[in-house]
Amino acid sequence: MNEAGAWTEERVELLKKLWSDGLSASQIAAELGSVTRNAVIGKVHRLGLSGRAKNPAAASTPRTAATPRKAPTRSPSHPMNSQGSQGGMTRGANALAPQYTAEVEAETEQAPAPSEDVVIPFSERVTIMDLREYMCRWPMGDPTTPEFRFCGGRSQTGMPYCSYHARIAYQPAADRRRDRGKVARA
DNA sequence: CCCTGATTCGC
DNA sequence: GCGAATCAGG
Repeated sequence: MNEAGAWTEERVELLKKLWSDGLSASQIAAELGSVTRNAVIGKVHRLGLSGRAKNPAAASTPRTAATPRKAPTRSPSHPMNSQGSQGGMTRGANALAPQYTAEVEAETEQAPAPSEDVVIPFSERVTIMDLREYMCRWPMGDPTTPEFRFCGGRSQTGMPYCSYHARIAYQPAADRRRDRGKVARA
């Protein structure tokens, strides 16, 4: 019945629901399945949404007016070879544990032992020397021991911690599951 | 390094 | 109308 790739009423409603629910475009796209995050965003804008939790009166990002958007004439012959270093799409939080429930929310505050090594399948533990700006700085073990390490996961910009630890550090009571096993599209 | 939404433009 | 490509910010 429903053709993938076509915005049916159900799709649009789900889109609106998820969008208003606070889910990001990529998450919604992953949930919808056959669409990319760009498609979701595009549809959202087209529907007249966007802004989601933003005030219509408050132009947070005055991209318009202040930015003529630039007219690069867009060269259609750009193969986009800027991602050769990636070697693969590591999309999604590799450090994210698929399920972490109740325990974290019941924690309320950081225990004397910030975290257990067992809670995360981490192998990326790094010392302060290996710590990079984009790496999660979550204390692991006792700082008194020479084996003190940091999480080292990829942190959101501005966030000293990775997505996982960020949610632990804060307690937004938002249990949003991350990306599904989205199929790799051509 | 990553991901986020916003916008533009070809189809 | 749709979505990839691109930009800009975090």
